[in-house]
Amino acid sequence: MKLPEAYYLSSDVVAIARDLLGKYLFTCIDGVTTGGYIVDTEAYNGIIDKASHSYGNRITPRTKTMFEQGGITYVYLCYGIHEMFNIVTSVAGQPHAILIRAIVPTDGLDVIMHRRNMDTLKHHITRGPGSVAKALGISRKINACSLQSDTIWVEDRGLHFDAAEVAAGPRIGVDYAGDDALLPYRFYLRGNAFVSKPNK
DNA sequence: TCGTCGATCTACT
DNA sequence: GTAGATCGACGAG
Repeated sequence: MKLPEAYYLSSDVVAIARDLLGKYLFTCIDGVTTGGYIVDTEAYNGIIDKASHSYGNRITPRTKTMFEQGGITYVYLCYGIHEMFNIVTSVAGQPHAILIRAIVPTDGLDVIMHRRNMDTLKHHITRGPGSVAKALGISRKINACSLQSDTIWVEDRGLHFDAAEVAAGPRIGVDYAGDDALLPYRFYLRGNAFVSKPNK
């Protein structure tokens, strides 16, 4: 059921970002399992991508996780507040990553609502990368964690969307990246209520 | 060492 | 619609 390590080793990070739509992401934190299926992703294409932290081969204590072999997590803090969850792909030395922007929650809904301080399931509960991480209990403690572990993993449950349901567009919040901000590296389900920002 | 800015979200007006 | 939260990385000095 878990996607095998080989799935993450491809050098085509954009293709993996597209393929991850409909895959199920789970975490098991403190013995509680929560998860759902992915409906919004963004690809970050290594050292030539101005929007990526690893642009220009920049290696810091924060970004070194991205330079490891694919199939692990990359979790970092943004705006001092939000934890962002990424999946690292490709081989060691090639810092590709995929940001998970939104999921449709399916498992552990009561725990997810509690983590998000909500008493009903509103659509924005897992909309946006900061919200996804918080809903699933993801923090920097599970940075560089293997996706073959029993803490966090991705499953294929046979859910599939055809081309008409999937949209591609420019990534969100990367205006500083110049031309690279225009690349169609974001993939999402057209019109899905859990998808953030423009979702048409 | 300091100041600026970021792969953002929420609460309030 | 927009201000505020709040910390790590980076460039200037």
